[in-house]
Amino acid sequence: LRTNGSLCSICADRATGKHYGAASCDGCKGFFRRSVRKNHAYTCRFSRQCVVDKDKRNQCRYCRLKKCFRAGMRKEAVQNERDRISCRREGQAAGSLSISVLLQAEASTQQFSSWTPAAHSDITAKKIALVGDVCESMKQQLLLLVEWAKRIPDFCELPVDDRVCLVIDSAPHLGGGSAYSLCWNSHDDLPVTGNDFVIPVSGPELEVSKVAARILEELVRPLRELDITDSEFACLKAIIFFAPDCPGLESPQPVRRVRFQAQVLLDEATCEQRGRFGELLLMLPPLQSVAWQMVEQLQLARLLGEASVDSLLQEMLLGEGASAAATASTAAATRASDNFTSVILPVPTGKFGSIYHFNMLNLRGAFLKFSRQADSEQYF
Amino acid sequence: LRTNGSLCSICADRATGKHYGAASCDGCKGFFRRSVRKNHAYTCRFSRQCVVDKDKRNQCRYCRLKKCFRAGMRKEAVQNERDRISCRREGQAAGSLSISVLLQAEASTQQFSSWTPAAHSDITAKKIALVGDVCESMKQQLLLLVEWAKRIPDFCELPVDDRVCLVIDSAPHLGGGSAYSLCWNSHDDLPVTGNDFVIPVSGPELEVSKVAARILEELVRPLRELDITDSEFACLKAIIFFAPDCPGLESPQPVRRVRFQAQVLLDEATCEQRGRFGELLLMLPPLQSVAWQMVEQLQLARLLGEASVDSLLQEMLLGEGASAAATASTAAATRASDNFTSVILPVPTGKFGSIYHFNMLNLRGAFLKFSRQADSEQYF
DNA sequence: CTAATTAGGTCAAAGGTCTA
DNA sequence: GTAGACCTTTGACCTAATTA
Repeated sequence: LRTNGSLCSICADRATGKHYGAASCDGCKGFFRRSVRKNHAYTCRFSRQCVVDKDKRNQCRYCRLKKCFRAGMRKEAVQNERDRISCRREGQAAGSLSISVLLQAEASTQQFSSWTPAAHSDITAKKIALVGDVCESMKQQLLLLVEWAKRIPDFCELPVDDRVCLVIDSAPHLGGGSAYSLCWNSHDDLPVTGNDFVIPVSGPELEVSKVAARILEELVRPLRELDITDSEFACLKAIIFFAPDCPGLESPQPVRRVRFQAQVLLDEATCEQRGRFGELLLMLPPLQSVAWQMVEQLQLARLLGEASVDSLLQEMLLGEGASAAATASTAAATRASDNFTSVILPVPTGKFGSIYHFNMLNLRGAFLKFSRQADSEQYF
Repeated sequence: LRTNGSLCSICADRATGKHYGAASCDGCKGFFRRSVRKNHAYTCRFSRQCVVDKDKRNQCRYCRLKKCFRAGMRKEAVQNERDRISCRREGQAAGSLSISVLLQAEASTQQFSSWTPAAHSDITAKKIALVGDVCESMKQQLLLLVEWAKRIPDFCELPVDDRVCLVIDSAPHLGGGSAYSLCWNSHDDLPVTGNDFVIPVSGPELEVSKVAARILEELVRPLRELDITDSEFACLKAIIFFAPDCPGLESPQPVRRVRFQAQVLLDEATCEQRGRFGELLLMLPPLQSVAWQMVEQLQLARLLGEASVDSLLQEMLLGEGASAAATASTAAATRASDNFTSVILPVPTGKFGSIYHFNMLNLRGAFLKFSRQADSEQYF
């Protein structure tokens, strides 16, 4: 009667209006208020994936509260005193970085991707990835990463050299299909690259399979168990990307500030679920580790001549000078990215030394050189 | 009080209100709920005409339940089981790990250390560390690490092989003077090893100095800026140590639980200071990175013959077989640790392969082998 | 000014706990 | 394992403050 037919977005019972930011029933409304007021820390007796519906909503308070937050309820909307029913307006956060900026950046680069979640269903149709395919995926992801970064105002305000540094440094973690995107795309039991190959745990290439096993065990599984949300993922990506310790950074301080912002946003996005924020941040060390192993394996594969690492990627990831085939293959890379609003230009040939940078990212030199070309600034 | 003089319509005891559709006492209320929930089918031993009153209500369940229904109780009014309310259970489920346990573990291993903060004042008196000195420091720290771990009950409850795994895996991060202990001991502008050497930023050994610079820039400085407390440091150490992704772990789940505990303790230790918890956890990736570089440099130094890496440490950190000098040097190591309640026994000689484990920790093999000696279990 | 919303509050009757 | 005295949580229903 009082509700125009809408359902509670938490338990699908009849909603009595919007409460604390989400259409909900009186039960969930009261539950949320009590939980926030008493600062309750529930624990799930199962695996934090309980079904929350009208019948079962009282069976797990942890999962019910989690769903309240995910449905959009904000704890700030719960007022403490009776006469504080004022200020009902929407308050905007202080910093320029916000969840919505990050979500939009994610969304608008998703459209460039040829791969869509809907096409995800048929695993058997996918080809098995060899080292070369992984490299190809990494290259594609790297182009997307630039697009993504450009949609974040704080990124655009950085010095151009630092922008380049950040993209390059985070390539193995984010742009590389290696870790981040693999987590995102993968099935429970099979890593899938951005270009729709699967990496089998027991495949023809032993070393690749080893990485696949680590991805599943150390990254995909914990993230599935946490059941990470889009917002959380977006924040995590920003935290990884804005790395103040990134080598070669001119002014790390602005980067540190942005990461701080992102980190606080993640904390808020986890909605007070006990321990969740920490568990999400603790994904970073294994992510870093797996990303490095990935790069290691590519290097190894290159040495053994098992794979034809694309020259552009080789230049970028391994810090080697472009080979004779560079011109042709980078031209292809440029073609392949015609539908991007910007491309990463072919890197000028040249040796960048063979010093083994510990972050395993000698690509910096290549990109820094690239970025100093006057006409390239428009791309960043 | 709450019952306005009405009687239980089943047994005529004092009613505590309407329950399931009938005015009833707590006894009949509970009896009805249990009966319906468990779907009990009682039988009457007499002629199904038993008297049900306050005194005799427990003499025939069949007749009591029948009277409940006749009084108007409806089984539809009995709901599904709900979540647990109890908070007493959380007291023990919260685990034995606490701030005080961690602080005590820290304190009681500090006493073994020859180095004391008070002796810290005169930097100029300290010797400049060469690679060999760094190794010596790492060895000492590793012994301390075992002592530290043994004072944490959760550690002692783990399978012996997993205990060994954890010590070895975290050696470069914690036991190794490389990162953690260096941060702790160091001045603002000069890293100091556990054995009281300084690592100069511009010293005779270029590679060592590079690491020193990273330690200062990426670890010491941020930690100074945060002005980390003892409690926070203790938690951070535990978080690093209890690494569920540690390779070779038999049962990662208990380790993950302990790390969760430690992580939540750190959150509490930061006392609600906005962003502080996150900033502290974000120290882990650079810590990991620096630790790896440290191990890398040791390996490099060994290859170049610049340093005489102690055989025990070599065995443990680089995964190489003990050299000819092993017996002598491990004997020295044992002597040096006479005042520990346990020592790490000399590792039996043997090759452990030269496969480059990505975590840069081939030591696992060495320690696992060690741990399988029956008489060695007492040391863990 | 009134209606629509959505804060806050109440308390009967669900639930669970725990000793005997 | 059950019984039942005792405590907590739920949610339907209420009032009140703000806003269109």
